[in-house]
Amino acid sequence: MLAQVIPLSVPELREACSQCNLRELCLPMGLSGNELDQLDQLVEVRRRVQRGQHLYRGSDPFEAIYAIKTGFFKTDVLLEDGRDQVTGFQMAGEILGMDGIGSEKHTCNAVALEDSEVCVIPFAELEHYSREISALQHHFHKMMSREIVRDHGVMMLLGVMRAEERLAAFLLNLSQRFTARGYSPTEFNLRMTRNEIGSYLGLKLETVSRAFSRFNEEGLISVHQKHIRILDAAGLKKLLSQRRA
Amino acid sequence: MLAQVIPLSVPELREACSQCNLRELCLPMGLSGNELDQLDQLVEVRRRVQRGQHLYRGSDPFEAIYAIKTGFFKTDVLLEDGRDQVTGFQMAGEILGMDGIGSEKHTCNAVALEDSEVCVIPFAELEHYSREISALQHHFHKMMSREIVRDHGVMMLLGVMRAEERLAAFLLNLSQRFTARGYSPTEFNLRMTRNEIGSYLGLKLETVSRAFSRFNEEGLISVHQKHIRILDAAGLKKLLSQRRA
DNA sequence: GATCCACGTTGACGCAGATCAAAGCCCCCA
DNA sequence: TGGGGGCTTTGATCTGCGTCAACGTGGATC
Repeated sequence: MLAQVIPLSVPELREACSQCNLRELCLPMGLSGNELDQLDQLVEVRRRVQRGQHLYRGSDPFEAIYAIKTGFFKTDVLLEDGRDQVTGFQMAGEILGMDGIGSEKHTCNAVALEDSEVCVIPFAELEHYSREISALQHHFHKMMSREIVRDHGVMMLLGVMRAEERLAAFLLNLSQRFTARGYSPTEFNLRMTRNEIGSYLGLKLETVSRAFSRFNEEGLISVHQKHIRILDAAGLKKLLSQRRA
Repeated sequence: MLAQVIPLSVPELREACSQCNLRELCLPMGLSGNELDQLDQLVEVRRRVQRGQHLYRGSDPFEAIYAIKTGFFKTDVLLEDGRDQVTGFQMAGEILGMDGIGSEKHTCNAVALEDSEVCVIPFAELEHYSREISALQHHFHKMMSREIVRDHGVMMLLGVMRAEERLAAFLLNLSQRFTARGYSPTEFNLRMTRNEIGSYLGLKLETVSRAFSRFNEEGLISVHQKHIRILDAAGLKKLLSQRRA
């Protein structure tokens, strides 16, 4: 909003969807030059979220979805009795907030795990533009659908896999997503604690820690605190598919 | 298609969205009379699926989503090693197939648990109509979003609850959905086996059976095979919220 | 460079739910 | 009317992960 007052504000210009280096991963995927210009109008506002801060909380009114420009988030859901569960970890180019559309309020918390910046996509406007730009409409539907499929994957994790399989699947998933963003497939820093990993995987932090140590001993990975190096991706994959029916 | 050849074919007329008794639960929700007429054009084809048959299989090309008119389904996902997990049970007025949008093929199996009938909603046409009917667009987005929220609920189930809590949550959820469809909140027949319930809840069938027996002994429900009567819904709810953090 | 504190690791032990096994029930069909 | 097969129940035993506890580690702060 305010940015429009300062025409050609350099940082704003650089941050437009049409110039963003995530445009092949994020909402703009597959849009033509002209359509991208329209998207730039839709996504005007950016918001910084410091490490530890909430982007939104469960029960906040739902008004926008968010595309992560830089940084790393977790989402979690709370039960009345205080127990909670991490439902996902999100990185650059991924969308946050789609859970809120159905009930017009958010149904989970989104917390930055490092200093982050998000693009605010007012939802009513997104619907408006996607009535005009069918490529945008279709791509948005795909992103929602993929979120559903991702959740099925997590259900699989939680429902049928044993502890070490869950952790192996988690590491391979992170590796694959870092790769898609141009980072090393084999070496990265975890942004989350053992406790948060455990919550996501339906395990206690001690179990996560033991599984890391075990992978380390077996030469599958090397772990030092939050720094992970994958030494034997094939070995990790084998853990996933060898189990009894 | 064929039905158009026989004008005013009585069964077809009765089956139109505008006449359907599920229209307040299903896709037509919130549409005006005129918009409903358009929806009737979109949803022309119905399909019967007999008990035990697949509506679609994982890796089938994705072309349409399906609204359940009558009957009961399960969806399940397969792992390479043969293990599988039931990801949901769907009843009349609910939508199947949204998992397929993202990859243009289905990512799970949908199997009828009783003789069923679905309305076929060709997806390209749904996108077309929702560019014109914003109420339809918005409602479709809500349904997808609710699917994501539902999945979060299942993740919670699988990630943090113990066996009896999971079963209690499952029964209360069924009860609530039957109620919304005008059936008894307290008395119903399960369409799925103990094994399928177990797969959904991340438990073995013996554990499900024992939990049923326990609830029966404690007077929370009465079970005879697939017939369930809920005697103490409050007691079941208490099971869910009393646990330690 | 001493202190603090959140986070992580490791060990010992216990238990919820899995596994294995056997028997019961119901419905279908000859 | 009886036999067979799929589903369910129940009991006995096992085990993977949780729980509890103690100690280790690294990074921030003064």
